[in-house]
Parts: sequence; C-alpha cells; structure tokens
Amino acid sequence: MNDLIDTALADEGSRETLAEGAMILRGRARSQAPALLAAVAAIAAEAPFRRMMTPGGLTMSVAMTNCGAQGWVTDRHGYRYTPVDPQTGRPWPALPEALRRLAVEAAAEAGFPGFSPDVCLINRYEPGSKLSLHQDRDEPDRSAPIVSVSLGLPAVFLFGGLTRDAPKTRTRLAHGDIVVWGGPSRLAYHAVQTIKPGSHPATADQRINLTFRKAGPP
DNA sequence: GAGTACCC
DNA sequence: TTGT
Repeated sequence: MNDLIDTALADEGSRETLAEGAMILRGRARSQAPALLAAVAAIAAEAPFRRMMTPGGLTMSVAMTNCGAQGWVTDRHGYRYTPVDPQTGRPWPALPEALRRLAVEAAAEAGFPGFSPDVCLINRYEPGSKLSLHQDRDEPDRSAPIVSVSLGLPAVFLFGGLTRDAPKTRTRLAHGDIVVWGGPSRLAYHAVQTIKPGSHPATADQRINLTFRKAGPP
C-alpha cells in the first residue's frame, strides 16, 4: 500500500549519492519493468531459481539464477563464476540485449561510461529473505562498476564502506530503482535486510534484483 | 542488537 | 562467513 503511494510520488529520474562513486537512480527502470520481468521468467525457465549453499554448508534464503557468459555460484567449495550452470549442465542463458542496454545506460548516467557487463546475477527474495553484509569481490576487473536493479517488493538496503565496521547508509529501494557503485565504492560492503511481508502488483510476494557485473578479465 | 551454536 |  505505502509502496504504491511511494511509487506514484517518487521523484522518478532523481539521483541520490550514497557515497563517492555510488548513486541511486530512482525509478529509472520502472517503465521497462514488465519487459525485464518477462525476460527473467524466460531465463528462469532455462536456468531455474535455486537456493545455493554457502561454503559453511548452509542454504541461502535468497534464490538465484544467472544469465550471461558466466554465472555466480556458491557451494561448499566457495564462491566463483562458472560458464555452465552446475544444476542443468548447460551454459547459462544469454544476457538479453535489452537488459544489457539498461545496465550500460544506468552506468553511464552514474558516471561510469564504457561499462561492458557480461553477466547478470538474478536474485529472488521472498518475505523473510535477506542478504547479510558482504563485498562483491569475485570479479577480477575492479574498474567495472556494479549495477543493481530493484523490482517488486521494496527492500531496506545498507551501503557501507571498505571495512565491515564502516558507517552505513540505510535506504529503501523500491520497484524500478537502480543502484550503481564503482570506483572508490567498488568494494563497499552492502546488505539487504529481511524482506517484509507484502504484495506488489508487478511481482506479487517477491522482490527481484538484477545485478549486472563484468566477470571477465580486465 | 548482541552473542552463540552449528551447517559441512 | 553473500548463513540460520
């Protein structure tokens, strides 16, 4: 309910700085959301969402899949990118051009021209799902930013600094918001707090997050 | 929110 | 410890 009001009133197209090299483009993906969600459904039909195991042996609350030249995976051996989906034995589905373009444009708008994403990690949150504080550090080319697109249920996003204990900014991410971080913020710790129960017209009881990265060599 | 046991 |  509040989300609908916020979505309607949000300053679509506004930019907020989270830290040096990190900004939020409010509502930037909203108009393309139906096409993005259709693409996600097609990808998930080939590479199903699955809850992966961490190196510690516990199962993540967030369900994940990937598209692009590689996919981010975790199992008891650790975190890494693989060209083949370990669950299906097939390559990950291709990164749709419309998704790639959105990420490239968002990156340029946020001050990172020339972003060349080759992978997209797709996270599916349901109420109760969360992602605890971490860095994205499995990509060798640290000059490439991260572009994160939020769809569906809102989330509380924490964005910190280069150490686990650095001060954090807490912000609400709504349907259509895009966060871009890179440069001095590329290795910033971040987290998604537990998703609260709710329903969104576009996704019902889910939050879908698309994270575009460059996983290939510099 | 902090602290702990436990996952393999 | 990209967990519970």
